[in-house]
Amino acid sequence: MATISDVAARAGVSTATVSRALNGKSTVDPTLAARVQEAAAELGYHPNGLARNLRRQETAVLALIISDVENPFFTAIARGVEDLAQRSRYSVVLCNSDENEDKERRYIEVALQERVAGVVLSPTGRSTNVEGLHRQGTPLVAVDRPLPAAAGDQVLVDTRHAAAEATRHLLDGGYERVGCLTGPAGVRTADDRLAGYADVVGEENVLSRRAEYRAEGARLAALELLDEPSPPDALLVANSTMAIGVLEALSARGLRPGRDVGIVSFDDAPWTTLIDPPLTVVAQPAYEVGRVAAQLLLARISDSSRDATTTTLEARLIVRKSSRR
Amino acid sequence: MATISDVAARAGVSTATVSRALNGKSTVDPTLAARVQEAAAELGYHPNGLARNLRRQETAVLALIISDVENPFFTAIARGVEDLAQRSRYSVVLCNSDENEDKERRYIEVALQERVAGVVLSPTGRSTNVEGLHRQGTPLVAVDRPLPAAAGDQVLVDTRHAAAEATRHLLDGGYERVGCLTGPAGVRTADDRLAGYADVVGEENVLSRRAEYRAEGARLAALELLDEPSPPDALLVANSTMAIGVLEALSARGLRPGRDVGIVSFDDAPWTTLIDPPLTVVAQPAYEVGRVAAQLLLARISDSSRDATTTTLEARLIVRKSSRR
DNA sequence: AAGCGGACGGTAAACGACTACCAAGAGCGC
DNA sequence: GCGCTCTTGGTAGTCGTTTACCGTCCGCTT
Repeated sequence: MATISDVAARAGVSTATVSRALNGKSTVDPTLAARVQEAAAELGYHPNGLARNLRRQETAVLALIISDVENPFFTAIARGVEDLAQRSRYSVVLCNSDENEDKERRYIEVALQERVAGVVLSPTGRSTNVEGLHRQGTPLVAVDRPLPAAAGDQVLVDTRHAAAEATRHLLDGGYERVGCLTGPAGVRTADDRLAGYADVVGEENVLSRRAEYRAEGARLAALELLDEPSPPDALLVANSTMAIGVLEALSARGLRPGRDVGIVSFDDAPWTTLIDPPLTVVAQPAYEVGRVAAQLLLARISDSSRDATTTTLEARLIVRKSSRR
Repeated sequence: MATISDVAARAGVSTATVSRALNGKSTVDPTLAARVQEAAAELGYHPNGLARNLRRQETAVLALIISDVENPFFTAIARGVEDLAQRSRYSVVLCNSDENEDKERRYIEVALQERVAGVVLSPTGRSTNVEGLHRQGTPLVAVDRPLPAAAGDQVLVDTRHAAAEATRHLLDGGYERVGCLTGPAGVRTADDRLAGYADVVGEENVLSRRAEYRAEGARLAALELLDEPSPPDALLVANSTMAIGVLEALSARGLRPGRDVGIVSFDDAPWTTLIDPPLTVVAQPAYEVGRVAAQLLLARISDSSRDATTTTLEARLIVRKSSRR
């Protein structure tokens, strides 16, 4: 593995000159610089990023820690972050915490140790500890879910409001007993969606179940609700992965979305228009969330004294047929 | 940002002792070790991974470079790689090359510079250059698509065979003019699926279109095929993202999957059972691909002299209703 | 011709951790 | 009391870069 000294030896110059030539710094005689370039190419020299970063005390890598790689919402965020970061020549590494606090902690630890330039994080919930990042002064932006103590910027979606709007839409459509299927307690988005729903139906009429943000848990929870003595005739579902489980449950009970049970789900997954009837959804601006988060992060990297901000983006109700009889 | 010397000063020992105490190496007096631990905790000390890796000449990070984060096939691979890597205490960073050779090259460069312990790569195609990795001796495993010159292990899916089987299935089901929608030329999986299809219908009967592995391109390509003078009455579609576009196209032309146009698609996405009729698919063992790739990579990291192997996994045809009249 | 300034490139000191080597002290047998 | 071994912990060198600092050389001005 060629080092800078190998290149220096081959080009007959000092390591300092090689470094300067390769980084286009300072003034190096053009012919010399060419000789260095050539020597580097011949040896297949790649500067050791570890050593470089150690010396420079900075890296051009951003870490993006998301809670589920298989959820389209988060992958859309990832694209947003990446598209923007690329423009400023930052690389993005994606870490999948899998809604698991241990993994999340481990990845934060890795980010810390590898001294990444900044972190975009969708906190898994309850006990996310960003103390370490804060201490090291690593810029941090939280997405989707707020951080307990505002340790940095946040980019959120006004999901409570959207949940309320969706619930009202179902009620307006003539459904009378609207239920809600949401994520685990302590996960802010799950709580908010439930709260928005409760805002509209009223505390005394709440009919809800919680499950992991996964299809299988949602299927079981939906079956429970449907088998109640007085089952709901409409459901608000907290994300598209859960919606899959819910639709399976409906099908198992021979119920048709829309006509028998009104359905509105969060997240406009690509398949929602393919099913019959097409799914009414609350579309979250995921890509935009990612873009804004990256923007804020880059801004904070170049000026760490900025005040922490919270950006709240609006979600949009897209009415299709699963919410009409 | 606390360094090892800060900890040493605080604990009243040398940096050597701190290092030993914190890494559980050698023999350090228990009381001393405790004092060191305490000092480290008080200062919120995190070892500088850059310096550590530089010295140790190794990192515990694997890079996984995939061609599309939004494709469930690749995210399933990611989970497979991650689950296995975690067990050996490796972290996985995901890089999204986005089917873009520039981005791919850039991420390989980053992997090289950051001296990751190994790379799992799904090559975007034609001109993927792994020369650098090879030169540095960075272990590499290719997944999904083979690498021109076998520069490392490979984990592939027998996709040509599966395409043939799917085509035969359509023919057996009474469809007479089967078409094929596949990915870009030069992308091995795209070519293989087309070849498997051609194996069965015969070169003279090939009716195919190519598009990016995306919904929109597939939609347009499908419309083209459907608007031909003698259109196909069945389609083999090369992945689930494209299937979305194809289904949209059918719907636009008022055609019903199965009855009017038989459909078999690659990849068993979670939504394929929700649509009406449920989609017949070729299920690829994506998670398994990831697991095996990680296994091979770890094996090669600990013993670089192993011979390069190629593992080919079988895909499985899951017959549902979109391939029956 | 002496003096001066600028351009260029080398020397060596960081960056922060790990570790080979060595020194000091304790415990022990003779 | 001497020398041996064994434990313990410090000193200093190393990983591969970048960069502050300095010396040299060249050409120009006066």
